[in-house]
Amino acid sequence: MRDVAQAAAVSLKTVSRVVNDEGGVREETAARVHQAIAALGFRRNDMARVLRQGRSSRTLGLVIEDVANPFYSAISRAVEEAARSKGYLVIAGSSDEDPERERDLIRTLCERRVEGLLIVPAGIDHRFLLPDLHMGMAVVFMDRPPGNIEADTILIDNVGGARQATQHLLDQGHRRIGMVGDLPHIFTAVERCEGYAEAMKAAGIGVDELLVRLGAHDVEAAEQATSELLALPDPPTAIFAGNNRNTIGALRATRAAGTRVALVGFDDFELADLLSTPVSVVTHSPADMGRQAAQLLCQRLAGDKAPPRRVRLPVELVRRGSGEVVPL
Amino acid sequence: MRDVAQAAAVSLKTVSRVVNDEGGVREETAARVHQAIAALGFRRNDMARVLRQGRSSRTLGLVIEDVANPFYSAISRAVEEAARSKGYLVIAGSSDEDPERERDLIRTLCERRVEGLLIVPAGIDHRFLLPDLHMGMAVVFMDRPPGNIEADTILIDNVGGARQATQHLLDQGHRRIGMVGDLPHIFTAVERCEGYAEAMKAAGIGVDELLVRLGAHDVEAAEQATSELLALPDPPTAIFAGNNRNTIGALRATRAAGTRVALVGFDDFELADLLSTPVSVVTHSPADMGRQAAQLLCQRLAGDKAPPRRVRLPVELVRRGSGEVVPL
DNA sequence: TTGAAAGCGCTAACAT
DNA sequence: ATGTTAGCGCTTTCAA
Repeated sequence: MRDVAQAAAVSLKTVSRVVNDEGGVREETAARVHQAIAALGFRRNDMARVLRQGRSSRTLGLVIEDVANPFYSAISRAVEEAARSKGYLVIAGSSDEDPERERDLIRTLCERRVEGLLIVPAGIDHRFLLPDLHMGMAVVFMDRPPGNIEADTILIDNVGGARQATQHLLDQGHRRIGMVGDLPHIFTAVERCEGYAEAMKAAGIGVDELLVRLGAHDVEAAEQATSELLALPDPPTAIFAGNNRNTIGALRATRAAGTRVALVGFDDFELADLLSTPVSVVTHSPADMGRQAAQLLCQRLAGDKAPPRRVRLPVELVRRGSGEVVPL
Repeated sequence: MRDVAQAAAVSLKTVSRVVNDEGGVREETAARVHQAIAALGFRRNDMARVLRQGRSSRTLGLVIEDVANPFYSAISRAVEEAARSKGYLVIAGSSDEDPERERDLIRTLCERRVEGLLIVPAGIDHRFLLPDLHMGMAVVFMDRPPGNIEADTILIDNVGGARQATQHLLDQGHRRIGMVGDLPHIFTAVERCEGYAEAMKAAGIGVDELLVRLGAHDVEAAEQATSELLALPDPPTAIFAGNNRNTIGALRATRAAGTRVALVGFDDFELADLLSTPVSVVTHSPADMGRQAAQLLCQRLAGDKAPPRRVRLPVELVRRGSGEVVPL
């Protein structure tokens, strides 16, 4: 910028005025400045700008588990969109379900002075965020609540969805219903397991621990877990799968086993309706979650000081066929 | 930081030393400083740090079309991973195939002083990047080459893959082979169309323009285009779909029409092997593309001044069933 | 309409 | 082992 000023034979401040369209500059002068800018290939340094202005970086930080999972990429997209409409950029990072990596990422993002954070938490204790919160950092949690702190959180109705899915299978006459779920320290896995258990108990059946397989975090693990369920002496006639990875693993296992098993999954996924037996699922909108979280964050950044909100987004059971298979 | 210095009764520089683990500080003093840091909830300001050090921001910019598309989310993930291993963060944005938005994004990223850019270009003229390139900005293009400038580019073998797919359909005895492709100004759509045309001509059949439908950018458009092909008086007996969106659209249309049509798609996709007729595809690795692009970018940032490289990644035809359907 | 000077939060270079 | 000074590139404030 100094170089531009020199080249245009004006002061620093005049260049600044031109660059930022502040007005109060003669057209003739402005033209000279623009020429110098073009000649030197000048680009305003936003870092310096932000530093001086004291306002933060017009950047949001996004911490998710893994962008390559369609659930999170849908959230990402919605967050980016909402952020862009308010003039924010998004720095995103994947925690891979590792609390240490999550903390690292968050620290780095705070040091970069993002104005706000959108987090799908992996860890169970977020007190390390307290100082940042007090310093005015805005944080909204998505999909899972934070640990040991109060903060805005957007969740979905996990218990209700799981209960509905299980009840639906019960309604078809199934009594032995297995469940394949994610790692047992993950909030959604626990809640969905609760919903499943509630429905089973309400039906007077109760939970047979042999039929519940938590700990399947990827498709392969879910396939393995499902295969084991199907290989039991008295195998389940129906399976409730706790998320999109679990459902696809269960699908692969039932296909491989060649057995006739009913299946309802949590989370919708592309092509669910095109499979040879279309898959019944509990749907919800990850895009809505991302959008609402981003909007809430922006409200906070705009000065909303109301107490932390906890939102539960609705889910819906979609019958496509796989959940309507009746027991033999 | 000044506050911390005051609270710990030391100088600014001593705090800086402690914060950055520079050593040369008595343990006792360091302890006092750490205490003050904790008490005040101090976080080093990376903006100021970067500004002072002159080195850029340890941040890379990523411009893709849409994170919600699995092809791009796979790239994103690989880029993030590679970047992280080298100590970089990634700011990502979706251009939505809009050149103006692409340019906006790139300008903003440059103003933020990202050290390098990874771009899946939407526009056809990238001369606007020349000043930044001269100022030392490193840029690697992915999936499509830049327009009117020389820069590192990682591509895949579009022509070869399309030729192989088409040849495979010809080998099954098909003569009327339709093609559904993306917008005709997109590089990969053009190259894949070329590969298709080459194979058709080499077989002595040539291209029947009625059977070629470009312009399908999303699943709905591809479904519509395929439906129209199937409704022709003399419909194709086989279809080559130009990308993952096109393939899924084609799949939906053939399913809806209930006709028996062979199908080979470009890009692999999850569940392709689980459909009632498993889908034959031309596979390649978007993750490899992202990884290699990020690695090349890091090499450039480390000072590699060799002339711009153009890499072509291999593709492979995977036979799963849908491509092996023979004409009636 | 234009410019000069001070300072955002930090670190490099040089004291002490 | 610790402190002082200057300055990164910009904007704010005040003056001309």
